[in-house]
Amino acid sequence: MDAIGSPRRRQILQLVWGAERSAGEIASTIHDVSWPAVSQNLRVLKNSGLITERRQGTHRYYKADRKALGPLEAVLRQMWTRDLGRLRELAEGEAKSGRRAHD
Amino acid sequence: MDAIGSPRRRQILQLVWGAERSAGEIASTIHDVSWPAVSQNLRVLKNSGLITERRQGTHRYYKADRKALGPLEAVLRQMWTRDLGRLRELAEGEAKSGRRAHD
DNA sequence: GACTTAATTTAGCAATAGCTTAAATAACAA
DNA sequence: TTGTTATTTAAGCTATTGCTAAATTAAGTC
Repeated sequence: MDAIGSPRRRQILQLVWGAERSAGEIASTIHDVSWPAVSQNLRVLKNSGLITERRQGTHRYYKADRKALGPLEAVLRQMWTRDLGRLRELAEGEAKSGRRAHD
Repeated sequence: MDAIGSPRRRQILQLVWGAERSAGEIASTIHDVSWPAVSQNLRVLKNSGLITERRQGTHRYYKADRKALGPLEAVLRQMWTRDLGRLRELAEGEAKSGRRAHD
């Protein structure tokens, strides 16, 4: 449950939601955090059973285990679209009031 | 969202789920924590909009705002029944192996 | 006013979470 | 074997969390 409590982990879950992704892909998508930080969060997610790991060569591929997520799926989807909404509002406000946030 | 991340706050949510309860009722139901601790958790829940507060005289009554909880409701219900399950297992194990936990 | 009861706020503390950098492992290629 | 790439583990640091005890507010009673 604290697995989904962290914004970072929700972000990661979103990345491995639709498709399987390697640790490296995930880490290089995120930018504001180091590789090991991503790796650690992946471990938490894996240990709590919310994502699965598949090893192939030197790569490790992760993806969300939607079955295990159960009713959490609905919560996550809601949060993600809410985040999108916030981004949109932010962008609109910015356009209207001549730049402000986001620097 | 971290509102529901804390076991203590999930416990409180459960208490104010069906009926409105005063801060005092809640605090005296909980036992393993002080009054102020309960009060602080109530504040977190209130600030994140998951419970409502109604003042009447010196009392403050709280109850879960199920509308605001949205899809979280399903998650909470699942966790609560899972907790019950754990308690049951614990009790059975205890009965079988001649006392162990719970002291 | 002084007193009681209900509840919160404040200040401070210990435990934990999430991060960083540096070191280690693991699989493969030359 | 040595080297390279992909990723994790380890050690340590800071910010936050959840708590406690003590002080404070707020509403009502005598």
